[in-house]
This record gives sequence, C-alpha cells and structure tokens, in this order.
Amino acid sequence: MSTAEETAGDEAQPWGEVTPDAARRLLVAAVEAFAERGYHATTTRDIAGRAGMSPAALYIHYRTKEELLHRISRIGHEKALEVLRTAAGSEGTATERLAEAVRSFVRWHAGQHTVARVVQYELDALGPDARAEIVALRRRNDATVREIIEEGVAAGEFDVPDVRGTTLAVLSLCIDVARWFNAAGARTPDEVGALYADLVLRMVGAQK
Amino acid sequence: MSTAEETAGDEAQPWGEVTPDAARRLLVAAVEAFAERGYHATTTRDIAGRAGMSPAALYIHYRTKEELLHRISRIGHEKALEVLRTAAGSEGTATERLAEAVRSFVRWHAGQHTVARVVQYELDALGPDARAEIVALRRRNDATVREIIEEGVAAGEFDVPDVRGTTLAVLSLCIDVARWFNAAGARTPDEVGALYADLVLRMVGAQK
DNA sequence: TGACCCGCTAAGCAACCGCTCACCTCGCGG
DNA sequence: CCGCGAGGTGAGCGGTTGCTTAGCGGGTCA
Repeated sequence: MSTAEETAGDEAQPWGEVTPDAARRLLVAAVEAFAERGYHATTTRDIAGRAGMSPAALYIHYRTKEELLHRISRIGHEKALEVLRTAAGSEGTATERLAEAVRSFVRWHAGQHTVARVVQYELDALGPDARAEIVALRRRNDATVREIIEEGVAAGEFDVPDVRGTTLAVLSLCIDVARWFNAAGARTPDEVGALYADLVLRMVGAQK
Repeated sequence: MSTAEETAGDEAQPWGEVTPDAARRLLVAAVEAFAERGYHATTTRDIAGRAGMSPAALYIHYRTKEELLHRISRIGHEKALEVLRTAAGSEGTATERLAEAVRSFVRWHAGQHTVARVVQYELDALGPDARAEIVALRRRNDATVREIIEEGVAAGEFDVPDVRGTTLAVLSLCIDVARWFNAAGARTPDEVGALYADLVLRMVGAQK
C-alpha cells in the first residue's frame, strides 16, 4: 500500500515480494510443476531444471521441497484472503459486497488458477504444523463470507435457511474454479466472476 | 438388475462386480490409500499391505499400479453416471428431475467420498488413453445435467441466461463435495443432498 | 496316490528419489 | 593484488520405488 499504483492482490505481479531473484524463479518453477503434475509427482530436479539451475541450487534457497510448497501455500492463501477482505470491507449493501467478494475471489482463482490449484489441492502433502497454519488461514476465508451472508440476512436482503451450509457451498463453488478453469477454455476470469456473482446472489435469495 | 433387491448405484455394496475376492480386496485397499495420500504418494507395498498380502500379489491381478487407478476411475464414474441418469430419466417436471438429480449425485459424492476423491482428483495420473476414456464418461455427465436445464428453460420453469455456464457451476458444486466432505463433519450425505438440491433450484430460478 | 497348476511369497533388481558435500567462480572491500 | 563469502555446480550417497523372478504350498482330479 506504499504507492497508489499497487492494486489489491497484485494480480499482475505475483511473487514480487520474494527475493532474491533466484529464489523467486525457483518458486515460480515449483508452482508450474506442482500445478501440472502434483507435488508428489514433481521432482526437485524438474523444479531446478525449469528455473535453469542445477538440482543442488534449490537447497541454497530452501531447506526442503516441502518448504517450497509451504511458502507457496502461505503466500497464495494470503493473497486470496486479501482479495476477499478488500471486497468484504468495501462500502455498500450486503448484496453488493457479496457480489463483489465472489466476483473478485473467483477472478483470482481463475486468473491464478495454477497457484490456486497447488494451494487448494496439495494441502495434504504438508506436515502437521504447516498444514495447521494454512487451515487457520482458510477458516478466516470462511468467516469473512459467512459474516457478509449473516449481515444480509439480518438486513432482510437475503433469504437463507442454512447460513453455515450455504457459506460452505458458496466457497466450494468458488474454489472449484481452480480445478476446471482453462480445461474448458473460452471464458475469461472476468466472465466467470460475473456469472458466479449472479449465481451466488440467486443462492442467497437476494432480490435483483 | 437381475434381482429386485438391487438398488440403483449399489451404494451399499460397491465393487460387488469385481472378482475374484483377492482382486476386490486389493482394489478397495487402493481406493482407501489413494484417497488418503494421493496416487503418487501411495506405494504398491502399502496397497498390498492393507489387503493383507505381499507386494508381489498385486501383479497377479493387475499389470501395473496405474491399471488399478484406471479400474477404480472407470467403475466409479460409471456408478456416478448411473445415479445421475436414473434421476434424470424419472418422471416429473424438469424442476423435480433436476432436484432429484442433484440430490442423488451429491449423496453419492458424499457417501462415497473416498472413491469420488480418487475419481475426480487423480485423473492426471492416468496415461493419455485411459484419461481420454474417463473424460468421455465425464462429458456424458455434463450432457445429462445440461439437458434437464434446457428442458426446464424450454418449459418456462427455469430462468437461466447462460445454460452452459450454469451447468458447469452446478456440476462443479456437486463434485467439490468429495473434497470437503467429512472434513467438516456433522452433516449426513442426505442432508447435504437436500441442501444442495434447494440451492441449485435457486440458481436456475425455479419457482418453489 | 501323485502329477498338476493356480495363487501367493521371499528376495531382489534397476531406476529414481530427496538431499549432501567438496569444490568452483566471481564481485568486492582492504 | 589478495582473501573471502555468497551463490552455484558435478558427482554421488542412502533409501525407496515399481516391478520381476524363482520357488513353494495346497486344493483338484485322473
């Protein structure tokens, strides 16, 4: 937030905070490899090769292969959480904020679907401590969405019999975008975001 | 369909068609292991161990570890497809059939979430030929749901601006149940199915 | 009874994995 | 001009992997 040019989520320049340069190149290579083949099917030689380095170079910047996944998961989740909270904290009715939250959250999962896939589907490869940390971040996501829905219900904007279940379904819908996006093609992240925002407003019974 | 006692989908007795007994035990063990740790993180020794056999016994019934995954994926997808098509082919309005399709499809993904997880998330571990076969099965799922929605729109029951996108979202929502189910706990497959059927009817703008 | 064969095991092979270590290169302060 | 530390490499170690092979026990049938 130091300059006015930075936009929320840094969607154009991810990993900008990772230094030095070689460490960032390795991390980007790992994201690509993990997203393509999965964590366990990816070798350290493959990661180093994509970054144009020898296999041993990886261990100068990261202690283990798991630390790479841990770093990716933490940064990725923090970016997604930031996107969500920015939308949730904006001004407007619950209807407007829920639509904006879904739109931007989905746009992130579609645009950064390679990062999102790693973050969402390789969680089990982490050790107990690292996994617990990531799960805690994820719970803050859930709480953010649930609060908007609860406010909408309290304000009479929404008609939701089961708030917890509906929150779960909304987040599930958004997250699963990372799985199928680009497999189908022909839709931009913006289009998917707009479609999903509309669908979610229908799910909570918001009047249009 | 030889006896009246068999129910659609065989939810109580899956893998009943797999013989001989040792082959079925290995397959069940593989499903558990793949669902817990993922395909690549599972060793053939682990699978054989769970089935109470030596590592070499696996290769009497299956040529490779990948053939195990292929068999699981094919049978699992066929079961899910059968559940969907049974609901889609029943009598009633498009609204009733869509609700029943979502209810039973979600119930299957929740109840058989260990199978579903393997089937949905380990697809990339298959070779090109096997993957193409599974993807074809999946397209029949998409078509089944899309047809119900199209019929509902034609009959004036639904209000859906983007049929393809909404179909994608509905299926995405159902499939992702396999990822989070049992992680949260406290909800039965029937309850999740009922909740999701309601949410999907809202998504397509069906009058209640 | 005894030859046969099917299902299974014990042992092990070649390849590959994550990771380490001894060594090299090169910009830079004194 | 030299020493030095940060960043990088080539080679390789111990362990594990998917899979193979030689052989064994115990039902089956002439």
